[in-house]
Amino acid sequence: MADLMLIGDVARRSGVAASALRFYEEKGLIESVRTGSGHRRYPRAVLRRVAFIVFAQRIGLTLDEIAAELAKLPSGRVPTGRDWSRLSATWTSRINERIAELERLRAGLTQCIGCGCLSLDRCYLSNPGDRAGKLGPGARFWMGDRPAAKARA
Amino acid sequence: MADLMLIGDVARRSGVAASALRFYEEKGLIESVRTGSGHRRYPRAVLRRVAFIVFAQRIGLTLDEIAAELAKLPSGRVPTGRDWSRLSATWTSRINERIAELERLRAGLTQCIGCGCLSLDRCYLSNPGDRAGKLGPGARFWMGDRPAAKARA
DNA sequence: CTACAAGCTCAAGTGAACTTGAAGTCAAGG
DNA sequence: CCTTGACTTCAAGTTCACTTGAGCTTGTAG
Repeated sequence: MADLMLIGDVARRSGVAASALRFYEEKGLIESVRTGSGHRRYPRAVLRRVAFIVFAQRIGLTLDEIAAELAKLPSGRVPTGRDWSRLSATWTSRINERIAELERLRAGLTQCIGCGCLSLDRCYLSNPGDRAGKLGPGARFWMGDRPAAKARA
Repeated sequence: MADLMLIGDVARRSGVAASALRFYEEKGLIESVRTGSGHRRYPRAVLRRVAFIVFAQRIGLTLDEIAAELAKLPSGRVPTGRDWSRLSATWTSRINERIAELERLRAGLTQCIGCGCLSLDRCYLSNPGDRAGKLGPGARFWMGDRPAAKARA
Protein backbone atom coordinates (compact mmCIF):
# COMPACT_ATOMS: atom_id res chain seq x y z
CA MET A 1 0.00 0.00 0.00
CA ALA A 2 2.65 2.52 0.90
CA ASP A 3 4.21 2.63 -2.54
CA LEU A 4 7.41 4.22 -1.34
CA MET A 5 10.60 2.56 -2.42
CA LEU A 6 13.97 2.33 -0.74
CA ILE A 7 16.96 3.72 -2.54
CA GLY A 8 18.22 0.18 -3.03
CA ASP A 9 14.98 -0.76 -4.73
CA VAL A 10 15.18 2.18 -7.07
CA ALA A 11 18.79 1.29 -7.84
CA ARG A 12 17.87 -2.29 -8.65
CA ARG A 13 14.85 -1.41 -10.74
CA SER A 14 16.54 1.37 -12.68
CA GLY A 15 20.01 -0.02 -13.03
CA VAL A 16 21.40 3.22 -11.67
CA ALA A 17 23.67 2.96 -8.63
CA ALA A 18 22.41 4.25 -5.29
CA SER A 19 25.38 6.62 -5.13
CA ALA A 20 24.33 8.03 -8.48
CA LEU A 21 20.78 8.52 -7.22
CA ARG A 22 22.08 10.48 -4.24
CA PHE A 23 24.20 12.47 -6.64
CA TYR A 24 21.19 13.23 -8.84
CA GLU A 25 19.30 14.38 -5.79
CA GLU A 26 22.13 16.70 -4.81
CA LYS A 27 22.00 18.11 -8.34
CA GLY A 28 18.26 18.61 -8.10
CA LEU A 29 17.35 16.04 -10.75
CA ILE A 30 15.25 13.89 -8.48
CA GLU A 31 13.67 14.26 -5.06
CA SER A 32 12.97 12.04 -2.13
CA VAL A 33 10.99 12.20 1.05
CA ARG A 34 12.79 11.32 4.24
CA THR A 35 11.78 9.04 7.03
CA GLY A 36 12.18 10.29 10.58
CA SER A 37 15.57 8.66 10.69
CA GLY A 38 16.77 10.37 7.53
CA HIS A 39 16.41 7.51 5.07
CA ARG A 40 15.23 8.30 1.56
CA ARG A 41 11.88 7.11 0.27
CA TYR A 42 10.85 7.40 -3.37
CA PRO A 43 7.44 7.40 -4.98
CA ARG A 44 7.12 5.02 -7.90
CA ALA A 45 7.07 7.91 -10.35
CA VAL A 46 10.76 8.45 -9.72
CA LEU A 47 11.52 5.43 -11.89
CA ARG A 48 10.21 7.20 -14.95
CA ARG A 49 12.18 10.29 -14.09
CA VAL A 50 15.35 8.24 -13.76
CA ALA A 51 14.61 6.49 -17.03
CA PHE A 52 14.23 9.87 -18.66
CA ILE A 53 17.60 10.95 -17.28
CA VAL A 54 19.35 7.87 -18.61
CA PHE A 55 17.65 8.29 -21.94
CA ALA A 56 18.62 11.94 -22.20
CA GLN A 57 22.18 11.16 -21.32
CA ARG A 58 22.50 8.73 -24.17
CA ILE A 59 21.23 11.38 -26.51
CA GLY A 60 24.00 13.62 -25.32
CA LEU A 61 22.59 16.06 -22.77
CA THR A 62 24.59 16.98 -19.71
CA LEU A 63 23.05 16.63 -16.28
CA ASP A 64 22.70 20.40 -16.12
CA GLU A 65 20.75 20.42 -19.35
CA ILE A 66 18.62 17.55 -18.16
CA ALA A 67 17.91 19.43 -14.95
CA ALA A 68 16.75 22.39 -17.01
CA GLU A 69 14.44 20.13 -19.02
CA LEU A 70 13.02 18.50 -15.92
CA ALA A 71 12.32 21.92 -14.45
CA LYS A 72 9.80 22.43 -17.24
CA LEU A 73 7.62 19.62 -15.98
CA PRO A 74 4.47 20.67 -14.14
CA SER A 75 5.05 20.89 -10.44
CA GLY A 76 2.71 19.48 -7.88
CA ARG A 77 1.45 16.52 -9.85
CA VAL A 78 2.85 13.39 -11.39
CA PRO A 79 3.73 14.13 -15.03
CA THR A 80 1.65 12.47 -17.70
CA GLY A 81 2.83 10.88 -20.89
CA ARG A 82 2.01 14.08 -22.73
CA ASP A 83 4.18 16.05 -20.34
CA TRP A 84 7.11 13.79 -21.05
CA SER A 85 6.70 13.81 -24.79
CA ARG A 86 6.41 17.59 -24.86
CA LEU A 87 9.80 17.71 -23.17
CA SER A 88 11.55 15.44 -25.55
CA ALA A 89 10.07 16.96 -28.67
CA THR A 90 12.94 19.40 -29.05
CA TRP A 91 15.56 16.70 -29.01
CA THR A 92 14.87 15.33 -32.43
CA SER A 93 16.73 18.11 -34.15
CA ARG A 94 19.69 17.55 -31.92
CA ILE A 95 19.79 13.89 -32.83
CA ASN A 96 19.40 14.76 -36.49
CA GLU A 97 22.37 17.08 -36.39
CA ARG A 98 24.53 14.48 -34.78
CA ILE A 99 23.47 11.84 -37.28
CA ALA A 100 24.22 14.24 -40.11
CA GLU A 101 27.69 14.85 -38.78
CA LEU A 102 28.38 11.15 -38.44
CA GLU A 103 27.25 10.63 -42.00
CA ARG A 104 29.54 13.40 -43.14
CA LEU A 105 32.40 11.78 -41.27
CA ARG A 106 31.57 8.40 -42.74
CA ALA A 107 31.59 9.82 -46.23
CA GLY A 108 34.91 11.44 -45.48
CA LEU A 109 36.47 8.13 -44.59
CA THR A 110 36.44 7.04 -48.18
CA GLN A 111 36.43 10.37 -49.97
CA CYS A 112 38.53 12.70 -47.95
CA ILE A 113 41.17 11.05 -45.84
CA GLY A 114 42.93 9.40 -48.72
CA CYS A 115 42.65 12.20 -51.23
CA GLY A 116 45.03 14.68 -49.71
CA CYS A 117 42.51 17.36 -48.87
CA LEU A 118 42.56 16.52 -45.19
CA SER A 119 44.26 19.66 -44.09
CA LEU A 120 42.03 21.08 -41.39
CA ASP A 121 41.84 24.64 -42.63
CA ARG A 122 40.48 23.48 -45.96
CA CYS A 123 38.51 20.30 -45.42
CA TYR A 124 34.84 20.76 -44.63
CA LEU A 125 34.83 17.54 -42.69
CA SER A 126 36.99 18.71 -39.91
CA ASN A 127 35.11 21.93 -39.47
CA PRO A 128 31.46 21.07 -38.98
CA GLY A 129 30.59 24.58 -37.96
CA ASP A 130 31.49 24.79 -34.34
CA ARG A 131 35.21 24.24 -34.17
CA ALA A 132 35.65 27.95 -33.61
CA GLY A 133 33.30 28.02 -30.64
CA LYS A 134 34.74 29.08 -27.35
CA LEU A 135 34.83 26.67 -24.51
CA GLY A 136 36.42 27.03 -21.11
CA PRO A 137 39.04 24.77 -19.64
CA GLY A 138 38.31 21.30 -18.48
CA ALA A 139 37.56 18.02 -20.11
CA ARG A 140 37.29 17.99 -23.87
CA PHE A 141 33.94 16.51 -24.76
CA TRP A 142 33.65 13.47 -26.89
CA MET A 143 31.05 11.02 -28.00
CA GLY A 144 31.20 7.49 -26.79
CA ASP A 145 29.35 4.28 -27.23
CA ARG A 146 29.87 3.01 -23.74
CA PRO A 147 27.30 2.41 -21.03
CA ALA A 148 26.02 5.55 -19.41
CA ALA A 149 25.66 3.95 -16.01
CA LYS A 150 26.43 0.72 -14.31
CA ALA A 151 24.09 -1.30 -12.20
CA ARG A 152 25.03 -1.79 -8.62
CA ALA A 153 23.24 -5.08 -8.17
CA MET B 1 63.43 25.69 -47.81
CA ALA B 2 63.68 24.23 -44.35
CA ASP B 3 60.04 23.23 -44.16
CA LEU B 4 60.06 22.85 -40.43
CA MET B 5 57.31 24.58 -38.55
CA LEU B 6 57.24 26.12 -35.10
CA ILE B 7 54.72 24.76 -32.62
CA GLY B 8 52.84 28.04 -32.88
CA ASP B 9 52.55 27.61 -36.64
CA VAL B 10 51.19 24.10 -36.26
CA ALA B 11 48.73 25.34 -33.65
CA ARG B 12 47.51 28.11 -35.92
CA ARG B 13 47.25 25.93 -39.00
CA SER B 14 45.58 23.02 -37.25
CA GLY B 15 43.39 24.84 -34.79
CA VAL B 16 44.79 22.70 -32.01
CA ALA B 17 46.35 24.52 -29.06
CA ALA B 18 50.09 24.34 -28.57
CA SER B 19 49.57 22.85 -25.13
CA ALA B 20 47.50 20.10 -26.73
CA LEU B 21 50.25 19.43 -29.26
CA ARG B 22 52.76 19.00 -26.44
CA PHE B 23 50.28 16.75 -24.73
CA TYR B 24 49.90 14.64 -27.88
CA GLU B 25 53.65 14.35 -28.11
CA GLU B 26 53.85 13.20 -24.51
CA LYS B 27 51.23 10.58 -25.36
CA GLY B 28 53.20 9.45 -28.37
CA LEU B 29 50.67 10.62 -30.96
CA ILE B 30 53.00 12.99 -32.74
CA GLU B 31 56.72 13.61 -32.84
CA SER B 32 58.99 16.59 -33.20
CA VAL B 33 62.64 17.23 -33.80
CA ARG B 34 64.36 19.59 -31.44
CA THR B 35 66.62 22.52 -32.13
CA GLY B 36 69.84 22.82 -30.17
CA SER B 37 68.01 25.01 -27.70
CA GLY B 38 65.22 22.50 -27.15
CA HIS B 39 62.50 24.10 -29.24
CA ARG B 40 60.19 21.80 -31.19
CA ARG B 41 60.25 21.75 -34.99
CA TYR B 42 57.64 19.89 -37.04
CA PRO B 43 57.76 18.60 -40.60
CA ARG B 44 54.75 19.62 -42.67
CA ALA B 45 53.43 16.06 -42.58
CA VAL B 46 52.48 16.55 -38.94
CA LEU B 47 49.51 18.63 -40.05
CA ARG B 48 47.91 15.63 -41.63
CA ARG B 49 48.57 13.54 -38.58
CA VAL B 50 46.94 16.15 -36.38
CA ALA B 51 44.01 16.38 -38.77
CA PHE B 52 43.64 12.63 -38.50
CA ILE B 53 43.64 12.85 -34.72
CA VAL B 54 40.92 15.50 -34.68
CA PHE B 55 38.92 13.53 -37.18
CA ALA B 56 39.21 10.32 -35.19
CA GLN B 57 38.21 12.08 -32.01
CA ARG B 58 35.00 13.31 -33.54
CA ILE B 59 34.21 9.79 -34.58
CA GLY B 60 34.60 8.79 -30.98
CA LEU B 61 38.00 7.21 -30.52
CA THR B 62 39.99 7.90 -27.39
CA LEU B 63 43.53 9.17 -27.67
CA ASP B 64 44.78 5.75 -26.65
CA GLU B 65 42.86 4.14 -29.47
CA ILE B 66 44.10 6.75 -31.90
CA ALA B 67 47.65 6.09 -30.77
CA ALA B 68 47.14 2.41 -31.51
CA GLU B 69 45.84 3.25 -34.99
CA LEU B 70 48.72 5.58 -35.71
CA ALA B 71 51.17 2.88 -34.67
CA LYS B 72 49.99 0.88 -37.67
CA LEU B 73 51.32 3.46 -40.09
CA PRO B 74 54.54 2.55 -41.85
CA SER B 75 57.55 3.86 -40.01
CA GLY B 76 60.43 5.60 -41.67
CA ARG B 77 58.51 7.28 -44.45
CA VAL B 78 55.77 9.85 -44.79
CA PRO B 79 52.44 7.99 -45.00
CA THR B 80 50.62 8.06 -48.31
CA GLY B 81 46.94 8.55 -48.92
CA ARG B 82 46.54 4.80 -49.18
CA ASP B 83 48.16 4.36 -45.79
CA TRP B 84 45.69 6.73 -44.22
CA SER B 85 42.64 5.24 -45.88
CA ARG B 86 43.65 1.73 -44.87
CA LEU B 87 43.65 2.94 -41.27
CA SER B 88 40.25 4.47 -41.30
CA ALA B 89 38.59 1.63 -43.18
CA THR B 90 37.58 -0.13 -39.98
CA TRP B 91 35.77 2.85 -38.57
CA THR B 92 32.74 2.71 -40.78
CA SER B 93 31.06 0.00 -38.75
CA ARG B 94 31.63 1.98 -35.58
CA ILE B 95 29.93 4.98 -37.10
CA ASN B 96 27.11 2.82 -38.36
CA GLU B 97 26.44 1.41 -34.92
CA ARG B 98 26.31 4.84 -33.40
CA ILE B 99 23.98 6.12 -36.09
CA ALA B 100 21.74 3.12 -35.55
CA GLU B 101 21.53 3.82 -31.85
CA LEU B 102 20.69 7.45 -32.44
CA GLU B 103 17.94 6.42 -34.82
CA ARG B 104 16.59 4.05 -32.21
CA LEU B 105 16.62 6.85 -29.68
CA ARG B 106 14.95 9.22 -32.10
CA ALA B 107 12.20 6.73 -32.75
CA GLY B 108 11.76 6.33 -29.03
CA LEU B 109 11.17 10.00 -28.56
CA THR B 110 7.82 9.77 -30.24
CA GLN B 111 6.97 6.15 -29.64
CA CYS B 112 8.27 5.26 -26.25
CA ILE B 113 8.62 8.14 -23.84
CA GLY B 114 4.98 9.08 -23.94
CA CYS B 115 3.51 5.63 -24.01
CA GLY B 116 4.32 4.50 -20.53
CA CYS B 117 6.70 1.71 -21.44
CA LEU B 118 9.71 3.73 -20.47
CA SER B 119 10.62 1.67 -17.47
CA LEU B 120 14.26 0.77 -17.95
CA ASP B 121 14.00 -2.93 -17.24
CA ARG B 122 11.46 -3.38 -20.00
CA CYS B 123 12.08 -0.80 -22.69
CA TYR B 124 14.46 -1.87 -25.44
CA LEU B 125 15.48 1.71 -25.96
CA SER B 126 17.26 2.12 -22.73
CA ASN B 127 19.17 -1.09 -23.13
CA PRO B 128 20.95 -0.94 -26.46
CA GLY B 129 23.01 -3.96 -25.62
CA ASP B 130 25.79 -2.69 -23.46
CA ARG B 131 24.12 -1.26 -20.38
CA ALA B 132 25.26 -4.35 -18.51
CA GLY B 133 28.87 -3.92 -19.54
CA LYS B 134 31.33 -3.40 -16.77
CA LEU B 135 33.27 -0.23 -16.58
CA GLY B 136 35.58 0.99 -13.87
CA PRO B 137 35.18 4.20 -11.95
CA GLY B 138 35.84 7.55 -13.46
CA ALA B 139 34.04 9.80 -15.85
CA ARG B 140 30.88 8.47 -17.40
CA PHE B 141 31.29 8.72 -21.15
CA TRP B 142 28.89 10.67 -23.22
CA MET B 143 28.51 11.87 -26.74
CA GLY B 144 28.71 15.55 -27.41
CA ASP B 145 28.45 17.90 -30.31
CA ARG B 146 30.86 20.46 -29.06
CA PRO B 147 34.23 21.47 -30.43
CA ALA B 148 36.88 18.87 -29.87
CA ALA B 149 39.59 21.47 -29.46
CA LYS B 150 39.89 25.19 -29.41
CA ALA B 151 42.24 27.28 -31.42
CA ARG B 152 44.71 29.33 -29.47
CA ALA B 153 44.91 32.12 -31.98
C1' DC C 1 19.45 -8.90 22.03
C1' DT C 2 22.64 -9.31 18.87
C1' DA C 3 24.18 -9.63 14.19
C1' DC C 4 24.36 -7.79 9.91
C1' DA C 5 22.61 -5.60 5.95
C1' DA C 6 21.39 -1.25 4.36
C1' DG C 7 21.22 3.51 4.91
C1' DC C 8 23.32 8.08 6.15
C1' DT C 9 26.98 12.18 5.40
C1' DC C 10 31.06 14.13 3.87
C1' DA C 11 35.52 14.30 1.81
C1' DA C 12 38.43 12.68 -1.49
C1' DG C 13 39.51 9.94 -5.60
C1' DT C 14 38.91 8.64 -10.75
C1' DG C 15 39.81 9.19 -15.82
C1' DA C 16 40.01 11.58 -20.07
C1' DA C 17 41.86 15.41 -22.34
C1' DC C 18 43.61 19.11 -21.78
C1' DT C 19 44.69 24.04 -19.65
C1' DT C 20 46.94 27.13 -16.62
C1' DG C 21 50.60 29.02 -13.95
C1' DA C 22 55.21 29.50 -12.36
C1' DA C 23 59.72 30.15 -13.44
C1' DG C 24 63.00 30.16 -16.64
C1' DT C 25 65.34 30.24 -21.74
C1' DC C 26 65.78 31.82 -26.58
C1' DA C 27 65.37 34.82 -30.83
C1' DA C 28 64.60 39.03 -33.23
C1' DG C 29 63.86 44.04 -33.52
C1' DG C 30 65.09 48.71 -32.26
C1' DC D 1 71.67 46.13 -24.59
C1' DC D 2 67.01 45.65 -23.71
C1' DT D 3 62.55 44.46 -24.37
C1' DT D 4 59.05 41.56 -26.23
C1' DG D 5 57.17 37.48 -27.62
C1' DA D 6 57.56 32.69 -28.34
C1' DC D 7 59.25 28.82 -26.52
C1' DT D 8 60.67 25.34 -22.57
C1' DT D 9 59.47 22.11 -18.35
C1' DC D 10 56.83 20.63 -14.58
C1' DA D 11 53.20 20.59 -11.31
C1' DA D 12 48.73 21.43 -10.35
C1' DG D 13 44.01 22.70 -11.76
C1' DT D 14 39.55 21.95 -14.50
C1' DT D 15 35.08 19.57 -16.02
C1' DC D 16 31.86 15.89 -15.83
C1' DA D 17 29.64 12.23 -13.71
C1' DC D 18 30.13 9.64 -10.60
C1' DT D 19 32.52 6.14 -7.08
C1' DT D 20 34.88 4.99 -2.97
C1' DG D 21 35.95 5.02 1.77
C1' DA D 22 35.58 6.34 6.55
C1' DG D 23 32.83 6.53 10.30
C1' DC D 24 28.37 6.41 12.02
C1' DT D 25 23.21 5.15 12.52
C1' DT D 26 18.91 2.31 11.34
C1' DG D 27 16.11 -1.52 10.36
C1' DT D 28 15.28 -6.39 10.43
C1' DA D 29 15.92 -11.40 10.97
C1' DG D 30 17.09 -14.95 14.03
